[in-house]
Amino acid sequence: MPAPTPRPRRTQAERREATTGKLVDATIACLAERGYANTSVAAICGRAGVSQGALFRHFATRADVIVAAADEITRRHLAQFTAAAPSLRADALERIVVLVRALTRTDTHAAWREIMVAARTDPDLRDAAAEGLQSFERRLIDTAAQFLGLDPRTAERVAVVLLSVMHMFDSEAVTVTVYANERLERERVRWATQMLARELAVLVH
Amino acid sequence: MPAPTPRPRRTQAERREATTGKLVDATIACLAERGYANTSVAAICGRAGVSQGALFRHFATRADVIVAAADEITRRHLAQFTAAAPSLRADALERIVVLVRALTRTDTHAAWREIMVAARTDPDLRDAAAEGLQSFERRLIDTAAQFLGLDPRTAERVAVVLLSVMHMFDSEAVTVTVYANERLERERVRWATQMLARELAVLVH
DNA sequence: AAAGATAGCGAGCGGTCACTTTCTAAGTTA
DNA sequence: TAACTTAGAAAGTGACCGCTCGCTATCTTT
Repeated sequence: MPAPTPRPRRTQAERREATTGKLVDATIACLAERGYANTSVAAICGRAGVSQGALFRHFATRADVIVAAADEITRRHLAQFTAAAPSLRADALERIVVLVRALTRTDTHAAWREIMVAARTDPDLRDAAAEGLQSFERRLIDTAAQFLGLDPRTAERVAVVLLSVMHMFDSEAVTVTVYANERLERERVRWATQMLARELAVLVH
Repeated sequence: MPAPTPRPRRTQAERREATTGKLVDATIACLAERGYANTSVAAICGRAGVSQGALFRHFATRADVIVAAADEITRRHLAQFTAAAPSLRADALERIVVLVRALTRTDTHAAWREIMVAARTDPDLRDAAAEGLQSFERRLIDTAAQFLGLDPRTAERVAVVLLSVMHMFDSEAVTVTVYANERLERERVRWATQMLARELAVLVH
């Protein structure tokens, strides 16, 4: 008689990691497509294909799941930026600007924004979000220094500009989902590129 | 014998307007200090000092109250900007930048942001938010034209910059509540002022 | 293989959600 | 003043919320 189910035989650590991973992925997806208010424990578990009991074995509260998702998003953001870093060249600034904009329009970033906005009025989330934010800023400075060939001091000033541009696109991304204005968006890329070029010109010379 | 309660004797229209006004005010306050997810009907009514039955006499759904709040916020934003407009002068650009930043840090704007972010994943809110957004953009262009003494075409390009700066500060305002970085914020004002000056210089000549 | 620990399920908990219903108070019209 | 309409309070309604608990399944240790 054939074995009805070929048991995978995973270790407890593997099982744990698999389900927590599924839960975090589902949380990010829910935040992106349903928003913070509608990312209920039931929604997360439903999407992850896991019972609510399972969720509460690994996370003490719903907030803890969100925090875990925030950490994961930070990790992904950094990885994404690092992966794209080699294409950062001082003679292709528009590419950088468009890249930053594209980043702020991903589902992952939408989830991040949901958490950040919720963190404003939720002390528990605030601490977790602050940590991710700081590490992201630090890494961005490092990456800019490395790939644009700048000394640390100059890199920091360029990073301020990059972060500011990112802020601009972050906020733009929200309004774009509500009401798109292509001409305005195109103009904004042109403008940001120019600003970056001017800042670099001033700093490098 | 003295009258135990000096009846105000208001008309129905006055009564109606008074309570809807209280409800909208309370909604804005709740959004600002508790966030979208925690702005429940109970919270709104509690703050307004009105029963839930009263709320549902004037608004069909919770979403309708939020929409009314969004409309009111748009009105206030425009009024605030128009009031500040006389201080917009081409030789005091930093003042403009600081003004825009201050606007994005008000409670009213925080409430607006809560609605905008929620609108991303809520079709009902989206339409209402889009309307407010468009009228605000239009008015900003007009105001800029009027007070900076620009022709319509130039004014529109300056407005793009102003709106972009506003976007930057909008997003910054969120992160600031999570983790403040004064040096970075100061640098950002300096940078935005410079950008605005450059843009004006290019356009006016 | 026995005993213990960890993972996962699903029913069920009290509480809160948006919203409804019922009834009284206040203003309007005749 | 009587008949009618509108405003508001208060007590529901079922649905859903985050979370707990008792239990079985799977993995680990002995």
